[in-house]
Amino acid sequence: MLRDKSALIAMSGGVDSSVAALLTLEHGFDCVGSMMKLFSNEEVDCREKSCCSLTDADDARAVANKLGIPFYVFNFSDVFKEKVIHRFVEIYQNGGTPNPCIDCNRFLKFGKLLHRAHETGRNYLVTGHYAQIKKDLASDRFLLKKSVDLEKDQSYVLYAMTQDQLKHTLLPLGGMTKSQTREIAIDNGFVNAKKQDSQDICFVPNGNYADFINKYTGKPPAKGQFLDTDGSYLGEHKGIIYYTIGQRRGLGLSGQHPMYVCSVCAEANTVTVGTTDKLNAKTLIARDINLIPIKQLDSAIKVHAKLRYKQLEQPATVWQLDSDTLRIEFDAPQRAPAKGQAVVLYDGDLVIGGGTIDGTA
RNA sequence: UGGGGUGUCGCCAAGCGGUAAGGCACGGGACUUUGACUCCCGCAUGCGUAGGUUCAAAUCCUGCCACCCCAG
Repeated sequence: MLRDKSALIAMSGGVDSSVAALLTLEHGFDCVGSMMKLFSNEEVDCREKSCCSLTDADDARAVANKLGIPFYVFNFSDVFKEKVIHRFVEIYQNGGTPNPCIDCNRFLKFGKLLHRAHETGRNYLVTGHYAQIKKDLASDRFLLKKSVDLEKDQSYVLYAMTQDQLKHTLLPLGGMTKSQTREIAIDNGFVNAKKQDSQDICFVPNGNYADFINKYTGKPPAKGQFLDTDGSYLGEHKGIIYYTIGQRRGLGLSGQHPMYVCSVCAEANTVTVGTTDKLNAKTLIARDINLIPIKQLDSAIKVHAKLRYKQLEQPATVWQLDSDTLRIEFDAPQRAPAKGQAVVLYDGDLVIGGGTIDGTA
């Protein structure tokens, strides 16, 4: 049986989730702190900047102690390996560009961990994301909205949340700014009050994801051909996993103008490069979609869409093609949509939903 | 082997006697809970080589070397 005012706090060891824990406690919830163990130290060189490393666990535990709440570590490394790392590697090998943080949110935080909360009788999962969840009485659906602090808004990485997940999730920082969070952490003497924000992929040491993939697969990357947009040979590439659509640096190709990756073909093991004007696409197809305020789109709607985490939303029109496919046509061409990345749709500060980019049309 | 042309940073390329532009690539940083993009900073005491003329040469002169083209 789930108790109404009980929560499991997802703590990363960072400032945000620590303050989220404090605020939840102050709201009268019965709280338990937790951390997901996502990989072993032998597998990954944990480093300070990532979330969920060893020192982060110490920080999270220290904060939990300070708050006087229990703190548990759950070993989810098997699921993480299957749902995040394996997918990550596979998508790169297929010429796509994965977003492991979104997968981790979907399958681990709001999947495994939320389930664990329920298993232990707790009604809510609390995270330190900057976004807001609201119940819409008219439609009886839960809505996901941007955070008040638009600079820090993280709704992009939460677009895949289901109604059930939204119903059982609390985001105490959604109405706050990052600086307010920091202040609270400092005022409360949290050890991580001044810790820098996490960045890069947590399971990839030094930010070198390609090395990680090579080590994971145990195979050296297959070199192949760089082609220009006319199909002529320009040079040898290091292996398709090293490239993503729109990439400029690291190609080693010199020309009159900067060269960017225009497409990656896994079958032919080729990477096509061209000038920046070759990267624009107006229409794209998204699969594995999720819609939040509505069950399905019966007709085309106008939205504002983002192709990447830090991007101003762009006006677009969306059609639903089938139960799992959206067609998104932007008013103006967009630069470098990459297969595997997430496209997220907004109406003002409301998240309509999103999907995984499958290609351009 | 004759005749012509060219040799400036990894690539392209300014310079035309007054003390080495720029772009690309590369390196570093900022930004960032993915990958990218973007922005900022750095990047030839030396201009194929050896001499010479000049107060002063990548720039003029001479030899040599390399590469390219045309003839054989």
